[in-house]
Amino acid sequence: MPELPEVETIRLGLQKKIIGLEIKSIEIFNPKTFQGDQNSVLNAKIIKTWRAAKMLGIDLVYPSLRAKLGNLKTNGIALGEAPRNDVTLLFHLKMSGQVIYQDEKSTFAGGHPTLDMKDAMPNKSTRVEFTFSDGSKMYFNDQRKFGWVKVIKTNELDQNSFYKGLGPEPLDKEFTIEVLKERLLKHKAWPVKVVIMDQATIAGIGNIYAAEACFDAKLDPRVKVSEMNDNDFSELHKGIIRSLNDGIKYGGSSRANFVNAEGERGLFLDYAFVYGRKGKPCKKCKKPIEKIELSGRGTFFCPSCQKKK
DNA sequence: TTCAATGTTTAGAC
DNA sequence: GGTCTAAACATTGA
Repeated sequence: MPELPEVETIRLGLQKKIIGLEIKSIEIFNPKTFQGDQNSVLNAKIIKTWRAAKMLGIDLVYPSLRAKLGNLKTNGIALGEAPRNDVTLLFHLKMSGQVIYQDEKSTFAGGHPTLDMKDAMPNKSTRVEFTFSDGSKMYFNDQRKFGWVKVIKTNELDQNSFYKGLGPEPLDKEFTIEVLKERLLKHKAWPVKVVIMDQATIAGIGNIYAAEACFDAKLDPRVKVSEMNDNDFSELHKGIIRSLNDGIKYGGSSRANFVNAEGERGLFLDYAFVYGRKGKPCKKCKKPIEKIELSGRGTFFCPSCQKKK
């Protein structure tokens, strides 16, 4: 499902719509999808959205608490000492999750691509429905029920087991060639495609972008880290950033839909060089793209452009 | 009918 | 501990 670019596409779309709204009610259609106390986010106001790896976060605060903090400040008590009770909604879309926002004017949908994304909600895949203070709604859909929504205390995010183990964000400035090399060398015996998909090594890369990054770096996905030279690390670094940025630029591979803004569909898969193109001619050399299994995942590559060692 | 699907976790084997 | 494989989660559609 959604990898980094798809989740970022969702975040960018939601960001414009939901900042400042309060959550008025939550309906849970599948109990396993929603973890934590739903009551602790009711009437809370959305102040921020963020993304870490493939995880989406929505930070909320209680307006009444904010007001109290203001009073405390005027009484001369340092803001930093005031008790905080902010909450965060954490989303992980796993393989088939979608987030859909609807108000009276438009629908915005991102995540796993399905034809019914822009139809009336809730539908049979809807697991959680949020209703906001202005009457607009947000749906968490998930066909395979692998995904989840969690309520946590914002300051306890560090204790989230998935968040805790994440490697560096590949689109951060700090993600240099040296950082990439150092992270990868922790697993010298792993195939390059497998190691860059490991969330503890680098955050946010999944099966599509791993394949695209290997193509960009002209590396056979089976090449082991120990076989890579400095030029390979450099090319791979470029390839990772290029493919992720292209994904965001084209609205993600999951066909984000702004229904009332014609033509704004996620198109990344149209631009993909190898993913999902078994037997089709390589866009660079015209030789057919091959598909193999690597570490249990379907793996596409061009046997001519991508070099073995 | 069988298989594979944009993810993560866990268990077991060597 | 490192590495690899398989299975589990659950559903749908080719």
